Amino acid sequence: MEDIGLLLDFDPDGSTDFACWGQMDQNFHFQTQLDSFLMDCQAASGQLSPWSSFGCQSVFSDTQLTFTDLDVQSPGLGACAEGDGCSADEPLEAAKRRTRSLVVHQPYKVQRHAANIRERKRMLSINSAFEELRCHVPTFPYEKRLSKIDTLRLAIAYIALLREILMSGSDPKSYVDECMKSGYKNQSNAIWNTRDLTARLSWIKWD
DNA sequence: TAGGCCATCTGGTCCT
DNA sequence: AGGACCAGATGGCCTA
Repeated sequence: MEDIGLLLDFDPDGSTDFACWGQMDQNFHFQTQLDSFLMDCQAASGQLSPWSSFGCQSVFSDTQLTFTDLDVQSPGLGACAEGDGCSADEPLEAAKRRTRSLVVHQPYKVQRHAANIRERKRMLSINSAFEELRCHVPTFPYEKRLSKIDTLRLAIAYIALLREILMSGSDPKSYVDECMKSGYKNQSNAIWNTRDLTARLSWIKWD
């Protein structure tokens, strides 16, 4: 291996981006080695997300990308997939054409990997928003973690109930108590109905 | 073991 | 052009 560059970007939210560049030695199993490197870093610092070296992207121009060997050796990058025509006795010219083809397609792969990283970050931000929302919907103390869809549905029902309380102008606790006694007051199509909510709200300490 | 939930990858579309 | 957003596909994990 020679002239390999690796750039790590440790974000405050615990996620990590990284970029790599340079000439790969034929015997350099980049995917495996970078994976183990990241695992070591994670074990050492606890900072890295468990993302694999799929996040590898070049910071140099396309012409400097020489990931051909990496593609062949790294299952994760899938350049030599089944039925792709790879064979040990492949004619030299065919192999050269294949190599050229791989190099031509590298910019797409690099962009695709960068897009994957952005997508993972986007999903992480969505998930953190879900976590925040979970903290604001009433749940039983013993209730297991709400799924995303249940969190959304419960939040919708919760907002509807809060609106009802506001519209009624009555004391929130007595309104909830009344809901508990009288049963289903708001029979909407919502999965989470008033009884679900009021039962949960009964756990809340009203000041 | 089937079903639910989730993370991830991917390609398409929209937006800046 | 590049990034954000979205939805479909896929595979892993967990639970009843």
